[in-house]
Amino acid sequence: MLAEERRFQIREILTAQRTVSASELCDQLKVTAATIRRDLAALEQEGVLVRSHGGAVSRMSSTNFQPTYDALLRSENEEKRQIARAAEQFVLDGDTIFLESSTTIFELARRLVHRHRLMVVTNSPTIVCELQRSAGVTVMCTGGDLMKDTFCLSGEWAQRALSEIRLDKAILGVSAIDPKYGISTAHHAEAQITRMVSRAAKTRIALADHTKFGRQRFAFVGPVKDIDILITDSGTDPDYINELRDAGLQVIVAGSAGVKSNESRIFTQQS
Amino acid sequence: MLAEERRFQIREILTAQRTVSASELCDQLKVTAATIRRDLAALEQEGVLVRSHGGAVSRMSSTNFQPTYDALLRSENEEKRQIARAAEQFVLDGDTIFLESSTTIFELARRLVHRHRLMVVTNSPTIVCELQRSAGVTVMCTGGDLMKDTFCLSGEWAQRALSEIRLDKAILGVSAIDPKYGISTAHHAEAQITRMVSRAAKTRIALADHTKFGRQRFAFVGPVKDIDILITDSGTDPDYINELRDAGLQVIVAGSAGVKSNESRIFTQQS
DNA sequence: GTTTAGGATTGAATCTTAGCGAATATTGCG
DNA sequence: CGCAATATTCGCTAAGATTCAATCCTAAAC
Repeated sequence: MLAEERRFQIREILTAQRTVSASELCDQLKVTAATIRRDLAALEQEGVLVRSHGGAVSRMSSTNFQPTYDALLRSENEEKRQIARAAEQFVLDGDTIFLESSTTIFELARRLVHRHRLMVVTNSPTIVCELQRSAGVTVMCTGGDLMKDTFCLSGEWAQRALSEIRLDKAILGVSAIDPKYGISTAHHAEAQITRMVSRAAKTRIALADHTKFGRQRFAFVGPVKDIDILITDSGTDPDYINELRDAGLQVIVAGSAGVKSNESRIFTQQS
Repeated sequence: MLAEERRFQIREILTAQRTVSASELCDQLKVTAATIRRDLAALEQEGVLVRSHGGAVSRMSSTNFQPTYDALLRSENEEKRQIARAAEQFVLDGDTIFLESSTTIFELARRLVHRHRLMVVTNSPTIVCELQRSAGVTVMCTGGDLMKDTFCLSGEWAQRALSEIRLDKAILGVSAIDPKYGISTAHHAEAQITRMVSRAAKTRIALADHTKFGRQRFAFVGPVKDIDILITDSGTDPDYINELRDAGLQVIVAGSAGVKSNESRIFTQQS
């Protein structure tokens, strides 16, 4: 049997039963453990499976782990969690909000699961799945073309949907922010969506950890002044923060206890 | 059992009941307390849970959780898998297909992950997430309002999207089929979507396990003649099958080996 | 058409490591 | 103080990594 054929079979088996033991595969494919291990290593390289002592687990099935295993792993990040926590206080019951596709915002979405009377519009399938289990949150999805690298929906259908709604708050995930150049992102399609969301919202809240500052990326989205509130972590250079405050933005530094809870409480009362 | 598998089970239990005692886990997973503790330590490291004396508490939110999608997937697995396998053979490279939201079709979607040159349109966020990782499958999502009980998108946005596309094949998940009454489903909104998908497709393929036969539900979708190919499992009453064949449908019984592979091969060559 | 060198793939042999359980010391909690 | 859960250590087993020789396929040279 050809190696490719064998690996295909392993995939098949994994799709059907989610996990296999190495010995089981030896048995079934009539090759030695060494070969199986080589195959598993190759398939792990391709991202098809995750190896574990004695066998492997499929990565391609979400029945495998919780809905978003990868997202869980990525959310290890303490900064993201703090930013999400700070952002949560801006979301009030009864609001209609938009959640962009980003890992930090996904973290926020998880925190919103037990809210009541909340309307969430999003272009992130991952967020839709996460909020699927929430009884109190009404969810709408923009639809559109799935971008494989950023896991967001964009294009014709997404634009059409966004052109006909109004939002209380737009939560934006910023991937590059430079006080002078403005906000930018990797793709035109994404930039387009962000602009439309911003236009539809009364208040624009951007989430950006310290790694996003001073960067410029391919597609220009808009000047920093388009943002009303920016939430970041304490690792951000104070110069950036001051510059943004001078530009009129309300900047929240998540994690630096006093300021955060204080400012956000004021805001909560205003609304 | 693989270590990863065991840890997955712990996650499952935690999602279901929010807390577990270590001894409970020992009991259920048939391993010693030492192993359980190691697992809990690992999962705590990953941020999945918080340990406390005698057990652990989930970090995932607690209140108002709907049953997880996984739980649904677990029911009647084998039949669904066989149906999905039979259906897979009708999906050819280069096709543009629609996948409705249903657990059986989700099973099919999982099998399509490795395909190349396939265009999938769907109203199921779960399927979008599943195909997110697939390099060879282009995915589009209709968007719309998320229905919490059926995990599908429907409504204005979904309809608009569907009104302007053409499909090679529509894969439909049927929740009630009666040879005389026709196809029906639980909600008007879903029925509407199914009708629009049918209209847009050149070929309509319906997936229905034996439990769906002879049932009638709230919203009428259309007569059985609207379907071109019906795939079911071997548990279905032959009377139903004959009646449908008389009505002009091509009926595939998944699992009954000969018929299945034979018929589908013929079909594959035709296309 | 045959031959032979090169590369790839597999299997066998060896050594290394990871995971589990058992025993013992330690820590919390009542 | 006593009980039960936890941490720690150690040894055993089985799985994994590594290396090397054998085989097979390919392709170029004769």
